[in-house]
Amino acid sequence: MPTTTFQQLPREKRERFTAAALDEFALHDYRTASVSRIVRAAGIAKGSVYQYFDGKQDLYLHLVTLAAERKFGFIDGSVPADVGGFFERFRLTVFHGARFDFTHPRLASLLYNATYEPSGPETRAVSAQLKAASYQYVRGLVDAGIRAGDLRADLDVDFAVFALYQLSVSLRDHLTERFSFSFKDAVRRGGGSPVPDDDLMAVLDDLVDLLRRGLAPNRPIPPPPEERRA
Amino acid sequence: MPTTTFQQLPREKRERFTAAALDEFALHDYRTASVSRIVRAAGIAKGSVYQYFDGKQDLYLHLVTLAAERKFGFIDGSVPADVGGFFERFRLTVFHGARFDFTHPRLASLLYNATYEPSGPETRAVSAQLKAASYQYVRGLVDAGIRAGDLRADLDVDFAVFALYQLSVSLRDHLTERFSFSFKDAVRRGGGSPVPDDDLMAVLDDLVDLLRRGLAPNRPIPPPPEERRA
Amino acid sequence: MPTTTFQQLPREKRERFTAAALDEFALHDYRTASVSRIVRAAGIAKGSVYQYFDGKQDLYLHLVTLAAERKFGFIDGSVPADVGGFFERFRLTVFHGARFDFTHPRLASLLYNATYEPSGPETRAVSAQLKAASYQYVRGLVDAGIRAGDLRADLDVDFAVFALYQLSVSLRDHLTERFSFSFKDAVRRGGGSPVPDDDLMAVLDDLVDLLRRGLAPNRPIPPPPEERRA
Amino acid sequence: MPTTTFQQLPREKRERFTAAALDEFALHDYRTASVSRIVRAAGIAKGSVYQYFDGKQDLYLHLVTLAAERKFGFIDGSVPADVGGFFERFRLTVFHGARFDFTHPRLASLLYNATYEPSGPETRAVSAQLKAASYQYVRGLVDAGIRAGDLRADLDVDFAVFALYQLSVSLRDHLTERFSFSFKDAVRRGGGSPVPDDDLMAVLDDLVDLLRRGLAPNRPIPPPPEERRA
DNA sequence: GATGAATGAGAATTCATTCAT
DNA sequence: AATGAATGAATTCTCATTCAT
Repeated sequence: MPTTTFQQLPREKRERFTAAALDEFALHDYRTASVSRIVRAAGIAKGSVYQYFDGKQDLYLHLVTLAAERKFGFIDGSVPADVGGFFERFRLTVFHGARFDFTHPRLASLLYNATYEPSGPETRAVSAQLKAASYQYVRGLVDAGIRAGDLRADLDVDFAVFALYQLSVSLRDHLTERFSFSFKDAVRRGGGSPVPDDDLMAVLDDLVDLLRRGLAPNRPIPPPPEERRA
Repeated sequence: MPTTTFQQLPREKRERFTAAALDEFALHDYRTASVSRIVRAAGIAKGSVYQYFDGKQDLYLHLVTLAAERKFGFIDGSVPADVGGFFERFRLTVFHGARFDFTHPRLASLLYNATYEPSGPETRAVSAQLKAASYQYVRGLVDAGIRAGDLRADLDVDFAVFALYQLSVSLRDHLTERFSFSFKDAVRRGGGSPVPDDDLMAVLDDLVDLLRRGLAPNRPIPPPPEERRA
Repeated sequence: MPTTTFQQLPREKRERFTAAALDEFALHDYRTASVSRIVRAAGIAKGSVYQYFDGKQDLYLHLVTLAAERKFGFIDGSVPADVGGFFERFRLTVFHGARFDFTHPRLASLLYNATYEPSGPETRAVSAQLKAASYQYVRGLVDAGIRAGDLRADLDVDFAVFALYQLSVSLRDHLTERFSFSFKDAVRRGGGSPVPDDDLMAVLDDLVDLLRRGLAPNRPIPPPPEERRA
Repeated sequence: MPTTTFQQLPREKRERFTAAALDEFALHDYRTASVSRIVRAAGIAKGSVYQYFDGKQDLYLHLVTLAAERKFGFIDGSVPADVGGFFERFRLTVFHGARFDFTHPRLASLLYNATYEPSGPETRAVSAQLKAASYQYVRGLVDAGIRAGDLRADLDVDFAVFALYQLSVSLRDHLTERFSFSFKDAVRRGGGSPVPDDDLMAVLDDLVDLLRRGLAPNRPIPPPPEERRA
């Protein structure tokens, strides 16, 4: 956690530092990220980092938390509270999540790195926490979806949460490839040309279609589970 | 590629070295893996590594290739050639893949690390190749599935391949959590207690159910009972 | 180039390091010189070298540049500007160069090593630059000498420059042998007993005599070129 | 010195090895030359080198000796015994030496490397021996030249020998540059396009002219035309 | 509070030489 | 006599962290 020293820093300096640190962890994984590069880019003394944070690990935790809060906040602020259906809610959540990613490539890249960070002793906690938060978020959606009858009541909730989470997260890979969008390039250039909403929504249609067919209650169709194991 | 020196090594020594190297790359990502630790564990001279391989990178490539071949070979040998339906084929593929993982935690862990390795100049090629091979495999299944009418003809194939690949790969996370199985612990202990086939199959039922509903044609519907485990 | 860190080092430490590094490169060629030995001798941490310089190569460049500047500076400061004749100017240049060598065996040895350094990728540039600077210096003298009529107008300038340069540079070998002076011993002992000026000048008389007869305009004598090939 | 094992080797194998070793030391200085590369190129076992020679150092001594004998032998065989005048003899010596170099770039490059080899404990002896042989050769010429009255009787013989030796040896640099001839390229290609005799002789004219003016007695002066190329 | 030089354990890699087969 | 795998000390270089100023 940032020290009070950091919090009391002049806004400009604090932001300059944060920007440099975000850049670094957006472009490099934890091990490869260099404290030296950060201080060089931020124009501050190396020792200062250790007056602001407990060390590299602590700084990393702060940045990941920051990025997650921003992204979740953005999504929460963008998905209208009265959108009721599970699938529509999910679609909008992922849609605004993706829009956030494209318009905030630095934060998105950082979160992506954190998600897939090889779990050494230094990063395990952060990754786990990040994943836990996301899982909890999805689980909330699923629970509500079941209650509302949008999802089959007999779903294995853990499995459903897993599938929804993984597809949402890894969707970035699919989008990246499909639209030839490079997050790292976008970071280096300080922003990229986001994918048009329509194109993005088309992919989301595929995703939601898969999930709706897969997870919604039967009407009236598909294979009754009891037949399958008969 | 291993030198002939390595290939001609006495079986025992070669395996001792390979075991130590697999251990190292199963427990650490590329950057963190240490050649020094490997030679210490294998009880050989440091210089020998460079008589066997071109360097750390080459050793890594060899190990990943080895693991991938073993896993794909195991799957190919376990899934009967005459299993025709897409979903059943997919289920068995993932099932035997997971069984392989549980019984070969070292190789599984290595492959997992390689899949999510942060893409630096040294590992990019290996990761990309690994991913490409998997994608191609899945794409083959999907193409056949569409031709056979097991999958809807109007599917966005790229999207379907993406979803199938990601869910298969990340299924490991789900299994890990659900069955409290730690691959790294299993590696450290030299083997773990695999998940019972029935429990594993139960999860696969969830997965295949999702996919079948999501990707199969609407009518005449469902998998004839005899297809399953026939 | 040295970093500002190095430039801002306390004089004593900077000189201690420089001395150790000069010693090392005076006693060993580039390949054989060891950064580890330098830090051991200077009593600093290994990492510090890389805070001061970009690496071994950069350190080497710095030292050679330093030595060359010192030597050229010394010569420039010792040869009176109003010495007009080519041969006298040349004599004094070589004389003071040799005096510099004898009184600064460490720098002299370093420059000598650099001059004859086997041209690998790391040292090629430095050696070439050093040679180019010397050649240019000599060429300047020769051009002026021709304009002043001290040298024959029909000289092959390239050849003359070559001969003057090589004899000046290799004169060190001759002096070394004639006066049983070992530069390396002098370096190891931290200074040697220089050759008396008179003895040194006697050798220079021989050199200048050879060159004067060989390169000065005919008076009235020697063999007209057209006779020779007749 | 080569062991009897080496001497008794089948001609073809012995020559294959020698060729590979010459190549290596022609293209690299002592330190950089690699025993491994030699055995790879020669297609023999590494251990064999140590049955043929005492080690790298001994092998090096053998090769330098070999090259020197070939070059001196070539010169001796090419300069007619009855060429009497000092300068003509010197000219022819250097001329045939240079021709040897251009037509035997491998041996020439090796000798050149040996001449300028940084004097570490391993190479010092070889370099010194090579230099001593050349000096002795030149000294013989000079002594005879003085006796014959071709050189001034009051010459400082040591100095004269030095000057003649250094200019002869370093002439290679001048030729290299003037004719854009790269010995290493010639070695790599297995032979180069030698410089035409006339062009070579033109440079030698400059050299001999300098020396004749510089070292010959003043009267009656010049080389009787019949001496030249008689 | 800011500074930034110092630290030093650890990384990957090299290569002449040895010696059991 | 030939082999070629094994050796291991030595190399250059990295970088998060500390602490005296």
